[in-house]
Amino acid sequence: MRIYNETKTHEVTVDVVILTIHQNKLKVLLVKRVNEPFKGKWSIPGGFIRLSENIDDAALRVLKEKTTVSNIYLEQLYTFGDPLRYPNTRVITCAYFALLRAEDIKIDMKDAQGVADIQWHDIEKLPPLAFDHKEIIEYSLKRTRERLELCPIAFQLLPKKFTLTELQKSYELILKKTLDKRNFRKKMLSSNILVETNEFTKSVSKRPAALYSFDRITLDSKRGHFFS
Amino acid sequence: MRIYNETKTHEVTVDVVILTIHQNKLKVLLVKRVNEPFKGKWSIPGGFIRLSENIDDAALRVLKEKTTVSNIYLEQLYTFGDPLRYPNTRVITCAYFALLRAEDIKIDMKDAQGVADIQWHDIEKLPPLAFDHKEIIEYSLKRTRERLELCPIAFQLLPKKFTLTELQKSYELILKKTLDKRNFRKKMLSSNILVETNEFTKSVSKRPAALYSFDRITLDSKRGHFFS
DNA sequence: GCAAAAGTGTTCAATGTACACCCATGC
DNA sequence: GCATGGGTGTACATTGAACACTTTTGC
Repeated sequence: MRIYNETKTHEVTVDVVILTIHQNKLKVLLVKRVNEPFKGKWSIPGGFIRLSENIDDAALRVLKEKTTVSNIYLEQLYTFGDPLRYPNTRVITCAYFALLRAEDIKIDMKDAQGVADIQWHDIEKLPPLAFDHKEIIEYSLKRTRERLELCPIAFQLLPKKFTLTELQKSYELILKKTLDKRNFRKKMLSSNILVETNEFTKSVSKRPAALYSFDRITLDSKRGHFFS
Repeated sequence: MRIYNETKTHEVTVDVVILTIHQNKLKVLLVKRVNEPFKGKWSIPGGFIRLSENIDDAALRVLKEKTTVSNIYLEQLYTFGDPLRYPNTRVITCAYFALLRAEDIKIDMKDAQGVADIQWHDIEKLPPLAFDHKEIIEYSLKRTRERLELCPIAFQLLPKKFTLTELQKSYELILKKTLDKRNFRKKMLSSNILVETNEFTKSVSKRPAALYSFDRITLDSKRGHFFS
């Protein structure tokens, strides 16, 4: 690998929109800025791209600072570069988005005062955000919806074993519309990407639901179809 | 507008894949590099982003250096930033692609020796390219195909008035597959985006073909559907 | 009259959509 | 036995795909 002088300054960052489902809501991970500009405002996690680091790796590094994830859905979203997006400096940012399970966050989200500087925020109730991060989040939602129409990326948001109702709920949260239960199940079961685990939920006072998992082999073999 | 010192160096470029149909082939505009690195090799047109310029404007500027276009299909493609993509320096490039009519190129493409430093190249027969430009072109073709499945961007490649056969041919060149004539016409005519001009071609020894144009009003009103 | 491309409809398969009732469980 | 969410099938509409012959023109 070529060695750069890492002290040289440059003005390109990555920012990562990290989405999950938590408490039955679609949420985005936000951090409170500790430095100027926008000190104290919420923002999506980000950082400068190192000179010897490719952009995907920089995004992954930002993600790994906050989470325990390894094999995750992480996609380059768009590059934002309005000269006025960052005060006093020209900073171009290459935005990514990621889908993961809420449990995979490794940061302790409660500090002594009960107010953490890193928190899940309901997509529907975003606080004022630093820079153009509102626009970036909105675009990531649009892209996530487009992806979901083509491939079942929603499984990234769910535990390894899940019920069809949970899967449907995650689709509904992302697409922001209700889906027909029978049609949803028919489509999912006929796609051959679900495997029955022969396990069932043990809920109280209702019929147990069958637990499914995703068929990694079929998913991978269909990569050309689902993910290309 | 904020004023920057434009002499400050930075390392972010835009590169624009310019596609057209010319001599019944899908072609890309390439320029021969006059400076190191890759001096003498073909590359897609590009340039540094100025510090006070947003990225879309930089792409448009690159495009306008080579063409007479104004109202053109120009879309951000992807940002390429492998640390080794550019020799000796870290250069991140924000790639765009554009579709236009071959007539809209303003550069004289023949010099005294008959060998120009700017030329249309058949997509199927690309010369060796500088940097990662082969990858960038391939990705632009993939994206163009995806877009064409959703919206009729092919009209950007055609003259204002065109026959259905010409339109179909442009689809076939982009999608790299033959289409059924009747199905294609049915779909196009039922989409209400074509207007009959009541003019006809005057070909020799064959039946004249009806000329159509695109309905800008319908196109614009369907922007949410076709272009979002 | 013939070469060359323009123009035209129907059938079938697959996919998406709408819609309502019974089932299994814990209390 | 009842409240709660789990689970199931059919009918219809829309869309995409396959397929072959007649028409118009200039020469």
